[in-house]
Amino acid sequence: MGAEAATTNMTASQLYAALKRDLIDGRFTAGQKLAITVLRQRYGVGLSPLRETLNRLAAYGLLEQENQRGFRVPALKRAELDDIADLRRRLEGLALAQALQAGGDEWEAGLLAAFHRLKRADETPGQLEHWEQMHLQFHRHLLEPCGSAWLLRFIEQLHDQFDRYRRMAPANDTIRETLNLQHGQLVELAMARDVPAARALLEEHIRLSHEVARGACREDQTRPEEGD
Amino acid sequence: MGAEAATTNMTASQLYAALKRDLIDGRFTAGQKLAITVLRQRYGVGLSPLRETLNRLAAYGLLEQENQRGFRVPALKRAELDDIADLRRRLEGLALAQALQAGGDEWEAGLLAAFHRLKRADETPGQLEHWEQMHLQFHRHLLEPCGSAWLLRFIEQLHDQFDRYRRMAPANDTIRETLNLQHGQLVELAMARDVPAARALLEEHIRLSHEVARGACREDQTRPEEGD
DNA sequence: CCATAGTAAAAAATCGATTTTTTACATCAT
DNA sequence: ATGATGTAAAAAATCGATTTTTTACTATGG
Repeated sequence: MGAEAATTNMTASQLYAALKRDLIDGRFTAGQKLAITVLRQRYGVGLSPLRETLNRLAAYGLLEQENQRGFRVPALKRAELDDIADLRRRLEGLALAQALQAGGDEWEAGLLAAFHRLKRADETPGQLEHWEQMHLQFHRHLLEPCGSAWLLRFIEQLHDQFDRYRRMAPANDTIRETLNLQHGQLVELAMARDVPAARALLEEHIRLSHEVARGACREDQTRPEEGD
Repeated sequence: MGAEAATTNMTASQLYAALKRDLIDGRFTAGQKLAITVLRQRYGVGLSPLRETLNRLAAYGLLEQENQRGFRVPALKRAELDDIADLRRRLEGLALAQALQAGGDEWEAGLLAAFHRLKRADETPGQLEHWEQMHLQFHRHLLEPCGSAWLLRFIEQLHDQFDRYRRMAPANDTIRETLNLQHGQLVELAMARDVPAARALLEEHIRLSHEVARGACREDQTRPEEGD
């Protein structure tokens, strides 16, 4: 499977970041059981830091921890994606309204910069990983000054969950183009401090992404089976 | 400090529950650094399950994990309590509106039962731990059928955070009485499916609790100091 | 006298081995 | 032939010891 199997030793926080990204990127089969021994070799770490990382990721919601039966990659469930997307839409709507009221000059400057980097990444194909990073940073920056650390925390968590589906889904170039345009429009509405319009657009943006992400869900959704 | 230091061996999930409750109950000093060796003896467990539990609790937000410097009980910050309470109010408002639309007969029956148990606990002083449990179950049951597992998850998390402050705060019998009355009124409005009124009452309920919980915050809030 | 570098003690993190639990398989009884 | 029971292999969880990192103290130089 993976080509990222480095025997290089990693620190605990690096391991957490690496495993988290591999999960969101869909480098493990959904529903798959994770064999500790395999992971140990794959990431070149010992048991303790690995198990601690798995525990953290389970608490975060990117892994499922079964009683005394180890860890498992969560299955992709259409109903759960709908839940995640709906909630994400509502929470980001709240956060955006507050961000537009609270964001200052410094924030505007940063937003323009983040958008610029994202647009550059749009135009440069083949750099998927870089685009993903710029995209995440753009959305993060947009809501940053909303004033609620906990709201931002939950939004980030939902975003990670959502991305796991989105990145599993087949590409849709038509929608993708619209989504890219919306980023620019979001910047304009944000600078104009047009709360209702910006909020409506962001919610529409998430709805469209939701449509794309749905492609990750198999139609037959009645399988409590193993994934290996 | 603790009188719950049992040398009895515990399973990992029991340890998680015990440590979580001790944190929410305020049995550790806020801001305190947790010495692994001490915890090992206090709960009668080995290193691995203990460290895994600490990692989970840190991911959940009930502990802070510093780079290579172990774990620390988060300080009680007034600004954070305000954030938690405000967000809790908004999220529970959302959830209640949906729950009133979706809840069926079975839910109504369970709500009445949960309220009954809570009222019994109100009238029986000295059983603080039991009351806390009934109180949590009542609020949990109220929002249960809202239809969003992730929303419920976040609400639970905020509730735990909030309770850590509330249980540190000095008792306020006047407000406490009002809060108890509101539980009954909530049941009535919920059964009547009066969404706006129920929602307004629940939000007021949280606002009042917030006032009480504020008593946990020291007035001088400019101390990044050690706590031991 | 204060600051800085070095050193020793303490704490945290990691490792490899042991113990416990689960799962798969085969045997026996119905 | 099917289901239940016991056994062996595999996997997960836990333990105690080792290694690494941090912190507190001391001595030395400015």
